Amino acid sequence: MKVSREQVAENRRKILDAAGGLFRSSGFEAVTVAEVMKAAGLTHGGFYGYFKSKDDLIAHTLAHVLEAGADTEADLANYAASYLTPSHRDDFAGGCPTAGLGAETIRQAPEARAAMTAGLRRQIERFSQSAPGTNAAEARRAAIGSYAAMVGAVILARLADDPQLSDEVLEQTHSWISDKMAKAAKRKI
Amino acid sequence: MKVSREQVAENRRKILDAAGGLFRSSGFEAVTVAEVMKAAGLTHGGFYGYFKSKDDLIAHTLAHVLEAGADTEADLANYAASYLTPSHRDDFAGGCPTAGLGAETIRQAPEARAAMTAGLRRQIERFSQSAPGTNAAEARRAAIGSYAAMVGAVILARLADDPQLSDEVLEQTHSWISDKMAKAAKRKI
DNA sequence: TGTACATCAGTGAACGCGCGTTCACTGATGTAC
DNA sequence: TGTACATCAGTGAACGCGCGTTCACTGATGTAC
Repeated sequence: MKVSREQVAENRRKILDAAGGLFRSSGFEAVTVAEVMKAAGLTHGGFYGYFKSKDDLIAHTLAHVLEAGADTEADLANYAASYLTPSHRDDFAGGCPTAGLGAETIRQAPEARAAMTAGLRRQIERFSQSAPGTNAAEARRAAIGSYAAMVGAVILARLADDPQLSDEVLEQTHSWISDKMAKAAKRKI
Repeated sequence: MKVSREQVAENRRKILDAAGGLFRSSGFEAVTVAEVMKAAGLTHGGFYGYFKSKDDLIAHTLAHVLEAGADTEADLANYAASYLTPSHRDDFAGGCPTAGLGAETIRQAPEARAAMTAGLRRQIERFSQSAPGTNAAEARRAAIGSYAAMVGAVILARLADDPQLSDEVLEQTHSWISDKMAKAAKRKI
């Protein structure tokens, strides 16, 4: 049955939200179109009224999820502190899409990679504002290095099947980054 | 037709080598059992004489590839210098299995994660030997932080569809790590 | 404002393809004598 | 050392399942008058 324009807009958002959580939890390939639609409260047949294909959904979902993360905590030190925690490590569905899906997106369609690249650029620019350093180039370097370490640490921590090693990776990466930032900040003063 | 014992051992090695390259190039799911066997010079039917299942192959391949990497360059600074290069970034088939497959392995069978965890532990211990720091705990922290940054940087660099941004991620992460290591080494003296 | 009808979002059955896995068969290996 | 036979690695056709995608149909929406 036909549905109102507002319902259509809401359904589209529901599909993207559902896909955002499911993809981060299980990866692009393991999630089926039918699962996404079911999680959005619809049946799978209607999917193609919203997206051209599953690949198209993937690209739109990444853009949707990355955009939602654009207006959260922007201070690098605070961001790192909450990023490198067991609770973020364990929050697949709601966690950082770059850590959760970045590696898999490398093999996705150009549109998906483009969405991720835009998100990466935004993060680097955001963090450059609050990163320590005596000049803009140094701050940008700290933003890039810290972000790479954060993303890598969460992936390694999720990979490790030993909880102790996993926690250690998060903690040590955090103090390693913090130590470096503190030194750079001191130098700045 | 039956084949000699030596041929069997060689075929097993060929299958693991082929799988190691293909999985790193395309990911576990995109590579088929038939493709792996063809790359090893065999037909797909014989696969189950070597491995219980595709999952079993994945776990053995990771162990195989990680073991092969265990006796390469062990000095942290040298390792980082060659790790954070465009040529390593572009070498999917022969590159670091942790950067290439780590994120995907999180969702694989426990045996696959166990192989990766063992590899991670080995890397941390290896790097701790040559990492700077006034004591063992500091060196281990530097080993963990640097490795996380390296893995994260290669993933981000592969993800970025803009070559300039991609190169920048590698270069800046390298100088950021190097700078930190140089300072820690100076402090040590 | 009310009514008639065209539009089109959503449904669920069905299609077709690809992939992991199985299996009957082949013929070289390697063992027993 | 040579021969006969049991073993078993490898082959390729076939199976079955799951998933992306299509399609004929339904019935609520929203427009034209």
